[in-house]
Amino acid sequence: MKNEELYALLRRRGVLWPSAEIYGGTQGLYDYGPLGFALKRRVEEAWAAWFVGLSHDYHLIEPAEILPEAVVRASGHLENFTDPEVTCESCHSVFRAETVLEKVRPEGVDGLTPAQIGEILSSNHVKCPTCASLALSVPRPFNLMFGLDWGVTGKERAYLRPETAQGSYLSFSRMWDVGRRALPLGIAVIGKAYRNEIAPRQVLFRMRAFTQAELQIFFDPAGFSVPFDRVRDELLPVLRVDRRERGEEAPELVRAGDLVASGGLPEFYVYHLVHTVRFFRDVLGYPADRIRLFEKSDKERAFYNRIQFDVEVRLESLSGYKELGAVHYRGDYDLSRHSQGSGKDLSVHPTGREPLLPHVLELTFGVDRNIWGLSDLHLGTEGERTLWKLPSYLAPVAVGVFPLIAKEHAPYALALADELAALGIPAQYDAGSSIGKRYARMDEAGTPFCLTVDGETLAEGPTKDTVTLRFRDTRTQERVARTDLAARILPALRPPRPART
RNA sequence: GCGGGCAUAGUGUAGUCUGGUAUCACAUAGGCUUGCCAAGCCUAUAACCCGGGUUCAAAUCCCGGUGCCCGCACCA
Repeated sequence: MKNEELYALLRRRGVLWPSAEIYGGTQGLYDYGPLGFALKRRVEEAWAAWFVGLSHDYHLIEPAEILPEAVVRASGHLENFTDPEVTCESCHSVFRAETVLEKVRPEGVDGLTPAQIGEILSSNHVKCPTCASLALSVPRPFNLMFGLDWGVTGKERAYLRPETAQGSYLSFSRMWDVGRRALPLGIAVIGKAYRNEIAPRQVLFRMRAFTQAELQIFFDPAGFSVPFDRVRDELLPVLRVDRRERGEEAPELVRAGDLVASGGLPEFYVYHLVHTVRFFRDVLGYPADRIRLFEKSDKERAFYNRIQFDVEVRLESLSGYKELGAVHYRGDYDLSRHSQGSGKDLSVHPTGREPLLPHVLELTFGVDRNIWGLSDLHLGTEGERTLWKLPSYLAPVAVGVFPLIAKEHAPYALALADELAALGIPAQYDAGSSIGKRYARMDEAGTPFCLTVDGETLAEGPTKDTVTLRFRDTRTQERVARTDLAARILPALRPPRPART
């Protein structure tokens, strides 16, 4: 489906819509409706079951969304998220100063004041790349973070966090103390991050407020032991820098073991690449041939990363590969910066070891982007039908409960729906219009199971207290006793967990 | 931010050039009928993105804004 078509369908079903819509909408902000909210919850639960489930020493926490200025100064976001921007007074195009000055000053503009950059612009007669006029302005700083007036005086500054990861780094020392004081230690956060994007686009892909799920694994740089033999033969769809430079866009399947043996990547890194690919493929159900691990070059990597592969998925609605997650080896950048910034020694002292500053492996996942991915890849038409083939444990509604004839079977069906809901099964009762339309509505919402109460359910005889159980993908039915329903349905609602070491 | 395109019920649309009661389908709600896969009939609800201007009269023409799409730029 095309972007607009898919978005229209999601709006119509109440999955999501523009924020402040009655005022004309707000660029880059979206609200989730009942289906979208439920789906998002389940995706977050599936993410946590999988990634936090990698170890007993990985834990979810909820740090604050607001960061004091000292934190973002230490993290590098104040400096590196701020790009001096120049505006062309003639055509009003906006450029990063660094881009415009690429030829006359290849070493970059770090450390220069706006006035100094302006001086370089005019003394070198730098022209506007768009209209070739000489009317480039003195640069002004543009920061992607939302700044806040903090406190009564309003003179102190604070920022909405541009990534959830910072809270994990700030909490590391406390987590070490309250935990088992062992490495690796994992800190996971699911929450909002905020960026003042210049041009929000493509609905859930570039938002100003979005949900990230991130796992920071703190480990001993001298050794992060993983059961690599278990994943050695797994094939990974990688697109490495050398092949990209030759113009290749398709990934090649490479054995995990070869990425280590001849690919120059550490075992612990490849091991987590495998688990990340398995999550996208086996848990979210994305087709394997649409997934690509895209290696970022020295220049493209974020300033803190040593190794970075983006997990990209090819989406029809956005006509190409889109980044839905990433695996970052951040080294000791974060803890060392926060050690310096705070004046606190963040190194740890494991039993029988010299003190050390842990390194960080970051597994990051864009929740909203994957809501879009799950819509793009699983929502579509089959003949006359529109159905959303979500994995059953992600479906917003697990089971639809209908009376075949509303007048006769409604009380029984209602009671059944309540009974299932009480067992923790998201059930929705529907007695409207015809039975066929109810099935169709549920197909479109991704509901994997439907139960229908009919005459046989109520009649004395062998079928008493049985209902039909209908499956979304095949439309086949079978008769199941009421008492067996929970046992049939509940296992399908549990998200997969990784095999632990 | 730049260039181009677009904006009409919940969704998709006709009407806009050439100003005059806003079309149709699906969806939604209710009724009759039917009773296991979007059936039929009847009824109801429901829209011209916002603001200004021109005009006796604006969905239609003009100006400004907002939002969306495509491309460029940007993208920790």
